[in-house]
Amino acid sequence: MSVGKINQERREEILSAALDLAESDGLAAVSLRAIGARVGLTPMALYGYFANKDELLDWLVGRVLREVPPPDPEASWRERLLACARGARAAAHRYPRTFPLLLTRPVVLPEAMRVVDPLYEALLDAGIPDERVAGWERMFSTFVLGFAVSEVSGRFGEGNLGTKERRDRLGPGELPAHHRLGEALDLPVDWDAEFEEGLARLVAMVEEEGARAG
Amino acid sequence: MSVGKINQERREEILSAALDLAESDGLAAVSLRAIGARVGLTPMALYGYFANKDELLDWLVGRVLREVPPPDPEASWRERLLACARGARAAAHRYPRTFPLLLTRPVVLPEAMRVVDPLYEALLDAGIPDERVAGWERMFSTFVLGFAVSEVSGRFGEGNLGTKERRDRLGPGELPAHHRLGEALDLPVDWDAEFEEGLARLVAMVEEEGARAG
DNA sequence: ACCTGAACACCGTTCAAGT
DNA sequence: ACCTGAACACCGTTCAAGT
Repeated sequence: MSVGKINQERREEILSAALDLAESDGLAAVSLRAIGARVGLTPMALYGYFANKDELLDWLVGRVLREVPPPDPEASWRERLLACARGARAAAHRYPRTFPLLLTRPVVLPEAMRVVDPLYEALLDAGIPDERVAGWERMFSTFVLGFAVSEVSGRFGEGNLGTKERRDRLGPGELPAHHRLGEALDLPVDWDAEFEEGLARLVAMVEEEGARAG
Repeated sequence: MSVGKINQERREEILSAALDLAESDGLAAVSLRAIGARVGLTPMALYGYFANKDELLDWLVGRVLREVPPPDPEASWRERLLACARGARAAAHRYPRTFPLLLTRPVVLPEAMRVVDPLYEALLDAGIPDERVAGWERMFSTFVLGFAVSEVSGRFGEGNLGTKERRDRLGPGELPAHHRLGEALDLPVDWDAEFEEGLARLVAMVEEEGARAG
């Protein structure tokens, strides 16, 4: 309680320690005891800064979101949209083990709104009607977060085990398309290009709807 | 070890208990002790069926994926694509608390390949060239999973706390677009329509590339 | 305002043992 | 092949107490 008087610097220090810990040892290693040890406090002292571990993780999401820089307001809506998307993906690359928290945890933080606001602004400037802006933002951020999380958490399955061996354990009768495609599935993936391609398609759709409406 | 001889029925029973538990009490409540209690086993007995808790969760993902029905092979590629997407979202609605596991955990399971194979098939039938199929599948499943997870885990923030109150804690100076949009942000969301719209756009893009290439 | 120490009810996992 | 019981090194959280 009495939120206003709490030592903000110490809170930042705690969150940085949690972030370091998550990145070096994984999210599972983020315990109040381990964080406390890093900043020289007992685990119970942390309850002076956060109501509980869940709230600490919400603050951690905010900590990551703060590193997504706002776009240059002088730039075109198109450039601003691209900058937001690339900034978010860059944060995912910087904090690959922490970033998946963004998709799992509901975002009710001021930091989230500060990241979303320039998106709204850009969509409005593109000519999207008021009542369609929120929906476009959801589509946009779902793509960016979904892609970034999938990429950094290895959901697409590069390297866990050769795709080939896994494929061969189920015969062509069970996975006809996999076998028809053969080596085409083992081509190296250019994540940057794939992200940019999806992004360009989204921006083109925004432009089209904006032009049609405006 | 000696994987072949293990009692498969019992394993299914264990996974169903884990799924029930996750849905009734949340993912955090899924412990080996709690699962064991539900099926009348000590937690240690579970190690006869799964190498560890992590592997159990992988099997749980497989359990959920098995409920995404394969599309009717007689249908058009377009209808098959739609059916896969809707089937996956339906599973998310059926298991809202378990489903987020799909995005976090790398999918290296035979069940995942069985779900993906019809997608490859449909993309090939749409005329997508071999080397582009995997990329399109990633785009498609990122949209479907990203949307479904965001929707069921409440990432879009309906109900956690009125959007209005949160907005007003930061002034119009900090969130200009939020304030410009005003009540347009508080409109009720039609998730079905929004999902279908995004889906239709994706399918249209597939069709266009397929026609251009074929 | 900030921090500690002891305690409680949990975890996953290992090991030795039983049938 | 399948299961148990005791033990180990952890958790988050509450409470009473200290400065």
